[in-house]
Amino acid sequence: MTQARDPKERSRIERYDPVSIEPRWQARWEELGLHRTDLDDTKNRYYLLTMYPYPSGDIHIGHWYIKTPTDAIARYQRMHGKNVFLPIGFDAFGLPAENAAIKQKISPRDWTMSNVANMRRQLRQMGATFDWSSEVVTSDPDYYKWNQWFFLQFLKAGLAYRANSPVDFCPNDGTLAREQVEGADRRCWRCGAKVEKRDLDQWYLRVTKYADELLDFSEIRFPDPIRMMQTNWIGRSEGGEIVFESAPSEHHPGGEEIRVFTTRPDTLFGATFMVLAPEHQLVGALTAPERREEVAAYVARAQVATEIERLSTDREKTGVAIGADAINPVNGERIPIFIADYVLATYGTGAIMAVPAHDERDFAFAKQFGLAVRQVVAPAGAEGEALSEAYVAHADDEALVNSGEFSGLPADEGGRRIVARLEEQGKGKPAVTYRLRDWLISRQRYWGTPIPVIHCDQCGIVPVPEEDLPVLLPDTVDYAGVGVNPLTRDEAFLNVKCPSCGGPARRETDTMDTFMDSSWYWYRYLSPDRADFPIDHDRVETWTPVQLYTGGAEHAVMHHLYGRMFTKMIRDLGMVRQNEPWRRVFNQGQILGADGERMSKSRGNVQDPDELVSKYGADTVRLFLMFMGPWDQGGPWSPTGMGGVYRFLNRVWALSLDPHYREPGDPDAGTLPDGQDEPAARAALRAAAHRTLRDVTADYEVFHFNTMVAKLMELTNTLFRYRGSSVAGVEDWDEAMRLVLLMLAPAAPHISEELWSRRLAARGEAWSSIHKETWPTVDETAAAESTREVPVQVNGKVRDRITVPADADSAAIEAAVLASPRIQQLLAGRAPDRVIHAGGGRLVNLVLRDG
RNA sequence: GCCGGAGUGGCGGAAUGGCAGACGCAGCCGGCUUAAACCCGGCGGCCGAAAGGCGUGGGGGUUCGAAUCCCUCCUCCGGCACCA
Repeated sequence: MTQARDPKERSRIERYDPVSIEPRWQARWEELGLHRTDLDDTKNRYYLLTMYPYPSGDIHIGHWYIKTPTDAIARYQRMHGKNVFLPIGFDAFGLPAENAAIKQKISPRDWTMSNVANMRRQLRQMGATFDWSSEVVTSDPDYYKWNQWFFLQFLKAGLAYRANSPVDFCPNDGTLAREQVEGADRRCWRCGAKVEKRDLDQWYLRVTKYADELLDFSEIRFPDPIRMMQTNWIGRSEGGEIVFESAPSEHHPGGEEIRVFTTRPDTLFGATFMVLAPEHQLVGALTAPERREEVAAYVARAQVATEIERLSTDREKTGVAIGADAINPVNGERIPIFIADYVLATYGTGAIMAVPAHDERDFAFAKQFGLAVRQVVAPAGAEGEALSEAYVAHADDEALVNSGEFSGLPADEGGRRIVARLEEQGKGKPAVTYRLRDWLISRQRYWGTPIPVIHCDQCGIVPVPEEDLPVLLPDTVDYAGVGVNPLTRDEAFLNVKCPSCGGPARRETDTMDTFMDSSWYWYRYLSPDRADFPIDHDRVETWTPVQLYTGGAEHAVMHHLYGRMFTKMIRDLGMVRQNEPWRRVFNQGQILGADGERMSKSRGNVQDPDELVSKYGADTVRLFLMFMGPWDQGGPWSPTGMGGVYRFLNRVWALSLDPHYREPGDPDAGTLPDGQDEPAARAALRAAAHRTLRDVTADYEVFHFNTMVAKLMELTNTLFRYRGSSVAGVEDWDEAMRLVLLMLAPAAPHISEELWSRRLAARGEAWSSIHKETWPTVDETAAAESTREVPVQVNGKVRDRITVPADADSAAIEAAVLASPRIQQLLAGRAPDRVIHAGGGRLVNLVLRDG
């Protein structure tokens, strides 16, 4: 039998050398077309999408953290007979290319494409099963042509429009969509610069049309936090729109309608003044002559203030009276009108009825300006007391007070009745307001999709005819520096004949928000070469909605919302039938630098995966990323523990290639652990393997990769205890090893392929890839235990453990418990007052009253 | 301030009403080695000599039984920023 070996024999098995194994298998898989998906085979299709990277230059560990578990899912599903499509591409337009071009004096295209080339190489190192034949690069005219085409369809359908309005403007990046302005101090999401306001003519997509529909998540499975964030972002508020009229005065005839939106129509009797946004259209018409100067000064100041700083939300309220009154439609009362910058022009109607008794902001303003506070909602018994702060709470017993004929009604009902009354009189109606804005897509940048319109002095704005698409982005342009769009000075690009009148005209120089590109790329993946249409209708019908979309949570209210909007828009154009682009979105956590900060080159905390791969191999890096914690959690990068995963793979290697090995001098060589006999040892091996298979399968299903790896380690540790024993290498051992390799295959595809091929060779069987194997099924009989340990509690504290046959019923367990000497001692002759059998005999709790 | 998530050994984490700390890292002990590394085996929450007691951010509650459910407070992370 096996015996201690000479130390020299340690090297008798080949060392695990991932660096030589991995590229070999990667080449082989590619050669065999193992990852090429037949898109016309529509059986068992599984569209697995992972966010395409921005070609910043290098793949970093964060990309691996998203993509390698995604690949494990792809491989796992293939082993279940699924026809998995896992495409990849590059989000290749955007500002960094332009900045690099200015700095390094190379063209954004060259910079981008050389990065793409490097990242393709790095992505291949992962050993991921990307189908490169469907690759999409958004800066290719073949791709962005279709952005332009979609834009023209939206224009025709009235879903795209041009408007002059104050827009958020970054000195570096130009126009930003509302979502791209971050934080209280309003900084650019990309460069962090302070965002200003500018009045500009810009292109919008009418996505507010979908506000209500976007709140319906029934056809898409998002993580809860993302759903909440989108819901908040859309910001639906229900209430009423109420029409006040301006009161007649010596300088003004009155009768001008001023509409306000309120979520609290029940407080209408408490309106003691009105506030307009400084930008409100009626400010000019309503302001009394003697107030004009002060009002104009405030309006000017407010403009500057919004441009410069609105840091604090609890700063002092400012505003000025405009010397006019409004008439409260419910009681005919005259209330003074103010302008103040705490009322936003962009929300609701840009005007509010101010109810200081029931709104904190109005209360602060009233205090500041000595205005009346009239309470109109009060909990029972609390009427008439002076308020030291706004009463905004909701009590069950509250009712309207000081509200004319509505007094005494519960607040909710009172509010509804007030709106109903006003509606009869044509002075109000129920209304809904959203925080969501239309999507502003114009960018004053070069490296993006040119917006396909032409400005003609005679004909105005003329869409580029579809047959003239794409409007090509000129490759040779002259950069003046940051903040200047070189297209505005490119005469060859600018000058064009008007498609309508043939006269001289100029091209639009704005390009599209790159979120346009990323809002439909998964449709293009299905037919990247199709020249006559953006998407292949039949394939889109059969392959989408995407089954699972993996990527970062940082896109919760941008990409994830735009993608949904875009699908709804093209659905309304009849191009797709589904309501949502993806069935399920999974957001993995973010890997931070070792310092806990976001990884970035400027902070110098970026982890380069190439370095790790050359040291440990891709399999170890993949497995480590899955093992370090729950996938949706992320966390600061720390390579501590990488060695443990590498050790684990080495142990799998050793077990697989040399089951009989024993340490020199090991006195246990050839013997079985725990005094087991051989049949018991064989059964234990099979049981361990099949229980692990059961658990690992469940973990793969729900993406619990960290525990999946832990359980494989456990099984490996068990096998190691039998290594060199009399059951090493027997049939049951061999079956366990087979299962280990199959379970490992999705996560660590190279080593499992290598060991699989050696295993086949050793058995004299012809080679075939482990990745074409079928996922094994659990043998429940083998997995079943013959005996079971039952913890015994007394009053909830574990006092003993007893071993019973696996099929023991409660009565048998109870008898065994009461027979235990330890328990008898604790009971001291008493009978338990209650015996709890928990979880189908998993645990017994004896309850004794009064100690 | 509002919305959401989280808080468990020295560290990453496991357990989602039933044995707290699986698995791994770091550490300690032993084996192998001339030696070290590698490798192999073992120990490992805290207090205590032991019996035992205490222990999942703090406090309270529900339950035979709570890391897990409820209330409340604290801390950290993400999102929003006067949204009427």
